[in-house]
Amino acid sequence: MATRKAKTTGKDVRAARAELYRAAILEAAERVFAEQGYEASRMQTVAAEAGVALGTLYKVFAGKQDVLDAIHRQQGEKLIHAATSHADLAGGPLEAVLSGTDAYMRYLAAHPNYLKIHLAGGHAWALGSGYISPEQVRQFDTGLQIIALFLTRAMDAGVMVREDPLLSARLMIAAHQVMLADYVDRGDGDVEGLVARVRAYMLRAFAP
Amino acid sequence: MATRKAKTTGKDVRAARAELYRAAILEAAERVFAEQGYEASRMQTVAAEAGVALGTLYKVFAGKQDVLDAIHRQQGEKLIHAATSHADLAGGPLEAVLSGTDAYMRYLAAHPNYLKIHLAGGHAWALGSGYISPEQVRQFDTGLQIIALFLTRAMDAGVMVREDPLLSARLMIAAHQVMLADYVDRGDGDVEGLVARVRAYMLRAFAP
Amino acid sequence: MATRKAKTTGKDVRAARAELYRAAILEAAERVFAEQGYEASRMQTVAAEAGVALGTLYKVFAGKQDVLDAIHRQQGEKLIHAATSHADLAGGPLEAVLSGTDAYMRYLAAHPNYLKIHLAGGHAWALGSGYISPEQVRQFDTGLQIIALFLTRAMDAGVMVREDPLLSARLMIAAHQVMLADYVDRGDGDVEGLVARVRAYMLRAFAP
Amino acid sequence: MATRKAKTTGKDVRAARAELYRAAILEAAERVFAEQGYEASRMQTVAAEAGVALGTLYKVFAGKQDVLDAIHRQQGEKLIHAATSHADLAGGPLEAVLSGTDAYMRYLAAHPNYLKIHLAGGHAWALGSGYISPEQVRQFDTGLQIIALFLTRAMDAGVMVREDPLLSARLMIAAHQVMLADYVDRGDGDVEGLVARVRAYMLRAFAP
DNA sequence: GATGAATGAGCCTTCATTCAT
DNA sequence: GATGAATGAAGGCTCATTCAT
Repeated sequence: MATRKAKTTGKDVRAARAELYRAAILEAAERVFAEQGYEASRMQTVAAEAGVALGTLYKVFAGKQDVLDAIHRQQGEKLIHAATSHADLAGGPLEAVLSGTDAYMRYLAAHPNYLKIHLAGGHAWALGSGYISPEQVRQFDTGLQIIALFLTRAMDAGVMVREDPLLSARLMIAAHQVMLADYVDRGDGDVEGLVARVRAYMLRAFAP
Repeated sequence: MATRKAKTTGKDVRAARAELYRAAILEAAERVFAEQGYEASRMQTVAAEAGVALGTLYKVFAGKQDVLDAIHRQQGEKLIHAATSHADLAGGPLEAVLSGTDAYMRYLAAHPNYLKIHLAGGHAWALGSGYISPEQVRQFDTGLQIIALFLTRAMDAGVMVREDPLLSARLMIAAHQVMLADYVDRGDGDVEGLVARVRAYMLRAFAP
Repeated sequence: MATRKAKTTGKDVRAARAELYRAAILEAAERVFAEQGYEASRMQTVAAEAGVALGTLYKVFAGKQDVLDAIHRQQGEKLIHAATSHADLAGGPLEAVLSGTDAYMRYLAAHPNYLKIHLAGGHAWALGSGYISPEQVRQFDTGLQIIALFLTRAMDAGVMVREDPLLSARLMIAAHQVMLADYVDRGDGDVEGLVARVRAYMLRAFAP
Repeated sequence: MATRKAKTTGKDVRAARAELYRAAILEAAERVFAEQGYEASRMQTVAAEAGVALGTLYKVFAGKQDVLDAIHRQQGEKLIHAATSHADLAGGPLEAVLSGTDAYMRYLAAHPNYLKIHLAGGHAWALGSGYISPEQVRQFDTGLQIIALFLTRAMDAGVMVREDPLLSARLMIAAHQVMLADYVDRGDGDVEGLVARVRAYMLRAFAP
């Protein structure tokens, strides 16, 4: 046991601590960006909130933009993973979309800070071109393509209204965001109610 | 008499000139903010594009934020006016909503610069609290209330799905924005196609 | 008369003032860089010494490096002009070199601050490669080439020791700098003594 | 006894190790400063190149400036030693100067990194006051005084042009540096050619 | 004693705002 | 009343130095 413990070498410790900082900084940045907006946020504030010095922050991230990109990269991946891994494929293409959406909503509801950033940068998917970072564009695009793929299957199966899949994906996400914002506003934490409302809306709007 | 008349004339001229400046600056600011984003835009650029000196700009507006607020105030009012004045009340509460929306879409399609700003600041209506100016919040809120009023009538008449009118209003606007962004992306200027798609979607989503 | 005076339009005034600032900043920068060294100097200090705000400095110059480059460009040109325009060609190729050098020495003796910078960056001509700006390299190189040209003529005329003209030019400049530094150290302002010493040395070292 | 012996050994080992570090750091610093320039060099780089940790570097040296000072101190002493120990006093005062210079040139030619630093800080001897460290000034001054001593002897013996010995010393060093830089530029490693050129120049310039 | 991760003071640069002309 | 040159506060980032492990 002692031997196994000793195997945690200096390199491992270093890497582990670096990862710890990374996580702390991302968490703090998410909070600060969500509260004050990206532009208005100061790196000094992010560092202070993360409980590290400015130099430490810059040892882990290349710059301010890099921090935002990292948030989008990390959370975007988690979001996509949450949605795709929970999509109930056995229940048919429509249920796959709906259950995937359930997971997607639950993930964002559980991450209110990222939700704010997600919404703040939300015009990315709404308006093709914008003044956001390439990383954000890439992240939203990936998510859109995946949703469009699921929608295409459902449309091909005749269980959803045939439309441009990308447009439908955008319409869906827009609705989700409104629902999520409404959920935040209510402040009752009723995730199940949220999921139910979203399901009802989606069935009406996309699968009549 | 001559003196009084001259005074009045002077005042009129002054007021007229101020209004001229105001219009030129707002038009320029709308363009610049749309192209570069609010934060990235410089007051110098706005003044230059408006063809006025920086000092003149600051004589008409209190600051950068005030210019953005003025855009939202002015266009927001126009937008609301366009929608409400074109709402076909005679056709019943549902048609009132639909025709009002038609006008709303047509107005934004005709003002691409404001459309971009509208979309950029679009999270305002999606997320109650944010790091946008109070004026923007107020403006979006006013629009929302009016839409909600029309929706309430339609719901009461049984021609629309009964839901929280404010939530429905937000869902509608979100869908509109996606449709508008898609319209911009297509670049074919097919406003009638846009209006048709929006109508079809609204009927599905809100009046099944 | 009034008309002629009126011809000094706003543009002229603007340009004149900009030139005034430019000169004041360059003079101040020369002083500060000479006293503290380029790296140790702060832009804030340069601006303060020039009696202008930081923003004004940056309206005239693109950055810190640009200020140094401008000094080298401006003074380098003046230096070359002083030397070449005073070179007595009628007196033969040797006298051309000597009289050109006289003017060169007198110019630098009259500009002690630039002299310091000139000496500080003096390794540029001594050592081909360095960590100085391309502009400095270009400036020193131009000066070297011109001197080498004069030396070649004198060597071809048999009045100077035949050697690699560029090496001889470097040896000459090095001697000049030492003499100039010595002149500065003496602090007696005896330029004629300086010129005489330089002439004597040059005749010994290059035209025995 | 054993204890005392152990203590002494411990001290010796400690001192030896410290000297080992010192040498490694100076060697690395010399290389890094030569390649990137003093200001642009980072202590991290110096430590890494020396193969020691940053903390070790700071245990041996007080700071960045101290490292540069140590280089000048160490190499300056070696340089002076090389020149004085090789000065052929038996051959007369002129030959003493010339042979001392030979050794001086050969030492620098053999230490290209220090040569670069030597040239970079070369304005120290050219200009009495500067923004270099007191240690550098002191080192160059010591060298100058020694050369001046040799020159005085030669002048007194009537084999060199009578002039201010310090000025002549500076002129000599300046010529040496140019010749050394030229030698570096040629890159042919022909030290004997360098020595010959320097001798010829010195005889012309100082002992006609 | 050695390490190198952590620190934070300080610098260059931008741009909203003011005010003398 | 209009102008736009001038201002200077504020922010992102670097790197010499320290100190807990």
